[in-house]
Amino acid sequence: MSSIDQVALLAKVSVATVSRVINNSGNVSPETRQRVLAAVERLKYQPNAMGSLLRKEHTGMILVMLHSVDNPFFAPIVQGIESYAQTNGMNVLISTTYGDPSRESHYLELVKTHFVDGILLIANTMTLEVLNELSTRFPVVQVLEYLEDSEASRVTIDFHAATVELIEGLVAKGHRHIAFVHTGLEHIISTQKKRQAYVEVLAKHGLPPYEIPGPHDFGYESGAQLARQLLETHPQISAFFATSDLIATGILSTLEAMDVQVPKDKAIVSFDNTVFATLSRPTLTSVEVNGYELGSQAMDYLFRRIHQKKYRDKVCLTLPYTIHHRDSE
Amino acid sequence: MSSIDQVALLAKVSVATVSRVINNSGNVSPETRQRVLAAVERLKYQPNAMGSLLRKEHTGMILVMLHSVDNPFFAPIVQGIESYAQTNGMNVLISTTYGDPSRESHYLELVKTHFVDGILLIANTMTLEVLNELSTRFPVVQVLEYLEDSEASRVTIDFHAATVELIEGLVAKGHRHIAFVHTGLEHIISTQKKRQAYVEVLAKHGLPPYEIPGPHDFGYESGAQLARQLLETHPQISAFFATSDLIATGILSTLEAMDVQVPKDKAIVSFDNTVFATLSRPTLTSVEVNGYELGSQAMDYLFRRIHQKKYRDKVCLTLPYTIHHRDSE
DNA sequence: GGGGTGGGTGTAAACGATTACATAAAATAA
DNA sequence: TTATTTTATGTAATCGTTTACACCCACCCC
Repeated sequence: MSSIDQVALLAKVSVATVSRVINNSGNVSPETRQRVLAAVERLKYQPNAMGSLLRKEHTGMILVMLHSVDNPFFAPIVQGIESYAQTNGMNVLISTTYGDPSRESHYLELVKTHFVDGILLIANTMTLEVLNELSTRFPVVQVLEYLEDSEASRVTIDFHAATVELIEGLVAKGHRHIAFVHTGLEHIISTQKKRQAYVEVLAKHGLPPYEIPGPHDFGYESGAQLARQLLETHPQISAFFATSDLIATGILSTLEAMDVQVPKDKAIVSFDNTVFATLSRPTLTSVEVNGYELGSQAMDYLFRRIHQKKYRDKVCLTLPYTIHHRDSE
Repeated sequence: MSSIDQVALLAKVSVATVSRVINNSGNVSPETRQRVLAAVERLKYQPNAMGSLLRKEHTGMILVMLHSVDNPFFAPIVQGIESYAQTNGMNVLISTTYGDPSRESHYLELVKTHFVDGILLIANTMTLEVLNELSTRFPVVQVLEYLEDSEASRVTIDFHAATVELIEGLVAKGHRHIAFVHTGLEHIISTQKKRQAYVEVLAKHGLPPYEIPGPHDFGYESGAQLARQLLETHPQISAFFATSDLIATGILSTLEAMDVQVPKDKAIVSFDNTVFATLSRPTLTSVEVNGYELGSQAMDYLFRRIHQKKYRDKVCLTLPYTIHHRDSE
């Protein structure tokens, strides 16, 4: 690996001049510039990032913590982040946590040691203490999921309002027995908000809630299994409210296997509006969050937080959502 | 941000001693260690990564270049990579390229400047020159997709053999008019290999090929659209060979809309064996690659390439695949 | 001719760690 | 007691850059 000194030597100039050529900073005569560039080419010189970053305040890297790379739901968020980053000269790196706190805190080291300038948390699972400690000292923004009483900033949607709208819709269509089907990830705020809204709306109309604890996964299987259990014990259920459309797809498969017609016999509504909502038959009514907007807004705040020291106050942004009514209700 | 000098000052020791405590290297008396740790705690000292990495040969980071984070197909590969990395003390960072060469070369800078130690390319689109230049100078491994005549190492599967097996299966079932439906991403090696095998098998049996150029996307829509076009012009087609199961899902939706029964009237076989293959109705016959194994094997080679200078020869690994026969044929 | 101005370049001090080497003190051996 | 090893610590060089500062020289303007 050739270093800047070797280039300087070969071009018969000082390292300062080489640096000026590389970074297009300061004044360099055309002839000298040529000599330097020739030497760079000769030696295939590439500046070492650690050397230069040591002198700078920022690395220009930001880290996105993601559950995994197989969830279509997160893709638009990541795109929003990357698009903002690109136009502002930052680089986005992604790490996957699979909901494992130890993996999370492992990657947090990257911001603590200033390897990256900031972190965007998508569906993090760390404790309140860890998060608060982190967010007071480093640029951090929570995206979508968040810890309610945390000091950390966040960009999210109003899960409560969206759920109220969904359930009220079902009630208006005459449903009196509506079940709540979720992933078993009790602690995440979206599930809590959805459950709370669900319970409130039912209570308001004097209707009974139906819910059984589910396995801890993201999806299809648990939806199928929970639907089966619910219908065995409570055949009067006429509508399902699923916390994700992958779960809804699972419910659909159970209903199909039981020869139950959707939406004639049972209705289904869900969240996320991923490709599964339009791919399934019937298509699913689902709540869409504008992931792209969510991502770029989060990035916008993070960017300001990184570059303006005064910009330290907690920010809570709530973006609008859209309900797509389709054939499942 | 407190630095090591401030800790040294507060603990009344030299920076060398602080460093020894932090890294558990060399001998430090228990009392001194305590004083240093107390100072570290007081100042909330975190070593700056750039400072220490400047002295080291490696950063312990490797970069995975991915198309996007919404493809379930890549998830096992990433998991295999991460699992290997974790047990070997490395960190995995992911970047998305969306097939954009400029984004690719942008992220390549990270290995050139020694910000990361090596790169795993999943479905890269760079030119042969760029890749060769890169791979001779830096640790790079191609995963799954690759450039045929490149100097760069790769870990992949035998697309040709898998396709032969699929098509021969269809022929054995009596199909005489089999269409080839792909994404329009002509240049990628898997598409080429699949087409070549498809053409060979048909030729061997004296059967006609059916193929029309498709739109450049990954999926569902193009599958649906191409199936419609193919059947309009060639109603005799009785089986579809799709290069991905997302495409196959699109084909299915068209057949459903046309009231064509699968597999009674038409058969479908595909690649990837993602969640879409089991979610769709009917379920899809699909080729499974062992992504986890693919990822960890690739990482294993990359790791050795990084840490043993002699380990420079090109390696081409071909891992086995599995065909899951399901209800679509 | 003297005093600016500014372009082109070099010197050397950072940045924040690690570590080879030196040294002093303590423990051990003779 | 003295010689020898071991332990604990400090000094300073080093990693590869960037950049403040100093310098020289050419040019221009009175």
